[in-house]
Amino acid sequence: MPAQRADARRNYARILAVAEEEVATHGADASLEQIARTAGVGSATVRRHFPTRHALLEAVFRERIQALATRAHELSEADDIRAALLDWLGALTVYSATVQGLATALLRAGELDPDHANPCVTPLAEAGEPLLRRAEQAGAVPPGVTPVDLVTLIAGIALAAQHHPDPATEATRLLHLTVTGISPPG
Amino acid sequence: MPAQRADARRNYARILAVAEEEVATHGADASLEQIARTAGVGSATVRRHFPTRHALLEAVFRERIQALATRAHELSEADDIRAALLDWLGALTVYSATVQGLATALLRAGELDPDHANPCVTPLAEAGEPLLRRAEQAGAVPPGVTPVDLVTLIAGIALAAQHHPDPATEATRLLHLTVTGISPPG
DNA sequence: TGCTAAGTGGCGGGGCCCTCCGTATCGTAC
DNA sequence: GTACGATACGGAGGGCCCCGCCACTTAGCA
Repeated sequence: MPAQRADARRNYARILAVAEEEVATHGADASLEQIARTAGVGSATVRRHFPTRHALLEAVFRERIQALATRAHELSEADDIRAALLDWLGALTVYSATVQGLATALLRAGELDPDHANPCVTPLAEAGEPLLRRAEQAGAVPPGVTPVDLVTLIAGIALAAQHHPDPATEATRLLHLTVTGISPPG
Repeated sequence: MPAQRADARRNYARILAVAEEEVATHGADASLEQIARTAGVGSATVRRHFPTRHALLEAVFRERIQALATRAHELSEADDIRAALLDWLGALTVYSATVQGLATALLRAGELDPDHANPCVTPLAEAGEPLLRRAEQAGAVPPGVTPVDLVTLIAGIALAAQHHPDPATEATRLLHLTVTGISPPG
């Protein structure tokens, strides 16, 4: 017996497809009602499949987050570990700044369920961990930095660049600034 | 003749006072209707005095922004210009992370009136300019950094730290990271 | 004290989010 | 092929919010 009925699965897919477009257009604040309307289902059905807005966003971004995680794993074995880390951070930045709503999803942690970790950040942080650790061991990164720090920081940068006419390049500029440091000591 | 009638001025003050509390509690998304209700005026009156939400936020934060600007002017004549800059950035960070809605107000530029500069950022950027310029001349800051960059970056950091249990210290930590650099060259 | 324009606020329209509950549909067992 | 039970659906209704309109009140000048 299927865990889900066939029509439920179909609706899930329809809703997700519509949500992707809608989020791409209107960002993380896209109207759930509008998504339901376009998908031709009742708004209750949307809420049934995605109990919270964040759950929907997570599903929408899952593939892209997975892609970034894969990238991190590949890069973690590169020769030049610093270049690899910067490469990954750059990709993360461009994604966050380009894909509407991603940065918001990364930051808006489980605001009301604080015990439950943000399911968008976690895979990224875990994937980036080896990369960061190797960089740290190579002395390319100051000690005490966590993967979550990096993801959080970059999401913040992306959000800050959101309003800019060209978010991706603006975010990349700001990233470059924080990589080299605003005012490195000594 | 007064540019405004006395009662209008009174209402303005009442609304602003209520808005300060309401924004302090609920952040930048505070309900304008709720503010109107608490202030004992119609919602139309709120909109008349503050045509946009951003206008209201600007008024709410004006004094604090002014204080930060003053601080920047004082610090711009300090002996240790790097310490002075970092001092200011730290203060800016703590404010942005602590005062509910400030970071949002700093980032949400004139989203619909792109020609008009963000009236929250501008005074800060102008005030920070001499400070930053001196720091740059002293070699404490890489060239090409603008005051707006700094304010934007810090607002982003504050927003990123928003969800954290202790936003101020988390934001300060992240600031420290971007000041020293994630992975400074050389 | 009257007049005029500045100022007010209630009302209605449009949305959105969320929940409840009667109903339709799927998948199975017969 | 049919009948049944669990699963899933979606419309209706309540609550809240933003926004614009327009008849009414009131402050301040003559």
